[in-house]
Amino acid sequence: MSPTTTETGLRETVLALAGELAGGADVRQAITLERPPRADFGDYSTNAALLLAPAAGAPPRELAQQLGDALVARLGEQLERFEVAGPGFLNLFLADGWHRAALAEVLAAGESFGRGEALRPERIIVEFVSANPTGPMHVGHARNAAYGDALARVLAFHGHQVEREFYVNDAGSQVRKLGESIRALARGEKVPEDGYHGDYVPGLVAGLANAASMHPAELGRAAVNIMIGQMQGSLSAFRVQNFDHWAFESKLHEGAPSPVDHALALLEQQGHTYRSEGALWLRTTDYGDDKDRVLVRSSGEHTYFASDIAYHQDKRERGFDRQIDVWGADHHGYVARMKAAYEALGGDSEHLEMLIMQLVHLVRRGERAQMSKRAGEFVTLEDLLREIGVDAARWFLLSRSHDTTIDLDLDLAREQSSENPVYYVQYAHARTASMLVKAGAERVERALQSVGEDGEPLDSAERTLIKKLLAFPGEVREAAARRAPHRIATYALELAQQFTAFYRDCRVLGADRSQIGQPALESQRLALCVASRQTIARALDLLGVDAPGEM
RNA sequence: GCCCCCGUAGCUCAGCUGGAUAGAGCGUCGGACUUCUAAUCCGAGGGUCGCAGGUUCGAAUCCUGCCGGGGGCGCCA
Repeated sequence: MSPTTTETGLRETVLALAGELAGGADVRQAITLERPPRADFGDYSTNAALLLAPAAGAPPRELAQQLGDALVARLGEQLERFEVAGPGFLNLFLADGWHRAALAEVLAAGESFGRGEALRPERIIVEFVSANPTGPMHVGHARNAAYGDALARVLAFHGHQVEREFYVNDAGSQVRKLGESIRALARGEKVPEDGYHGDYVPGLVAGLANAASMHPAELGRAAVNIMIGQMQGSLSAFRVQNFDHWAFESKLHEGAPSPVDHALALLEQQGHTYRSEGALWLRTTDYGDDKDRVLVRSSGEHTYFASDIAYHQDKRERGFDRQIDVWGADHHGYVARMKAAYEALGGDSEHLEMLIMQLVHLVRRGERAQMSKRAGEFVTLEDLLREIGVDAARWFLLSRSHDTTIDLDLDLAREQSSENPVYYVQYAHARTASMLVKAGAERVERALQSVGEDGEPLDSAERTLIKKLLAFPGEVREAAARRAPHRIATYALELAQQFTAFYRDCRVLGADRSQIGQPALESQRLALCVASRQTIARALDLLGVDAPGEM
């Protein structure tokens, strides 16, 4: 039996006792154990009796009373009292002893607090950013990068085996076009109408000695290599952890048979393709797509779709349990056909997730900044970092759900940066760190030794802070399960607020007013500082935001 | 026309696999600096959760239909 002094443990205990009352009714998933909105509803409350009533054939309030009695028997003195409320809620009031034991559990877990509670660990590949290598990354890529990176961190921390991958579109006509644009500039000619006009292009010319005499395709490839190097630098500056793999589209066309040939052969063997109007089509409508899609054009060239099918098949053959693709909003129309193709290849599209990032609107002087590569006027990732810094940029982009559009006012973000919530959280961390330094290793060690022992009554701010700490593993679980790292940002802010309330109400250093031989009040509070510092730092780390020791 | 996302406080957004009196940040107004770090803190004000039905003991949350905003619907990538 798991300890009852963690949030998960307490929930398991409630579920077990509720199960006995209900005689096996299956309502486990729906039963909640939550921190109620009002203090007079107790430390935790559960709706178990409400849900069990129909199956048990008893009034909910009566069941709640029975469940409460059972919890008293199980928890003993740690449960101060309980109340049956409203239609049948059971409100639990936990004793100081329970809170102390819970804090001891947090500290015993140490750096692992919140880690690895995945019920079924999976081997997951997360593909993200995958910006076209024909130009610098803009703010949309920044959001994609921040999200993919944080999601990978959260999934890994939750216990999954995660690999990160960047897919490089280096095979299309766009690369040749880039080459043509560079050569034109190198020769002092005008860049073609449909070429690349961005102000980064002259910079590429300067880096390619023989640009004027090279073939456009060759020149394009060389330019792509330069762009990849620049992207790596930008991503590193943005604190995106290194990619495990860089997958090149061009490789999918190499070899005999090439991966593309291989994937198309599989589809043809299964009878999912047909020829029409000189092209090879995939019958994606068999798997829910709106219309069938072309794999090989009448000109004999493969479509981008064909490459992407080969790419996903390749990832499947590499043995991942799950593929997650983080895509821009403009790719959402692509989801149905990719899933259809995946099923046609024999895959289970439940194991292929496309997460669509909604747009980021940058607002400057009250107007939206347009971002078009062709027009050459966009805000790059580099610009964003220069303007508001890594921490603020990551925080802003990560603190909102991936499927909501973001309006980001750059002027505001820059001018108000000192009042940005990210600094508030960092400041709370710096405070804890500072106090622990001031206390010194010896006193902190003594605090950790005595944690869990009886001591002074807990202040309400201490109790609230402890419960906030206990919520962390559940937040990690939810953030992982729902692919929602922004929950960690919300949590980090709330935790920082609770810590600040504790800091305000509870003197830590020199708080010792107890008798000789009694566990010291200071120790009790220092232990809480250690747990707070560690948890704030961990939450920030999952977001890729720095947790400074001083500010 | 079809598909997807969104609509919650003045602004930006959480909360959404149903729970009790709907939250945060910013902004506004009023307070607190001989600090365990004021990059802070305290208080106040601010809401028909787009609209209308439905399901339920209970709906911001689930279902249906509308309205509004955004995105996508190539033998482009």
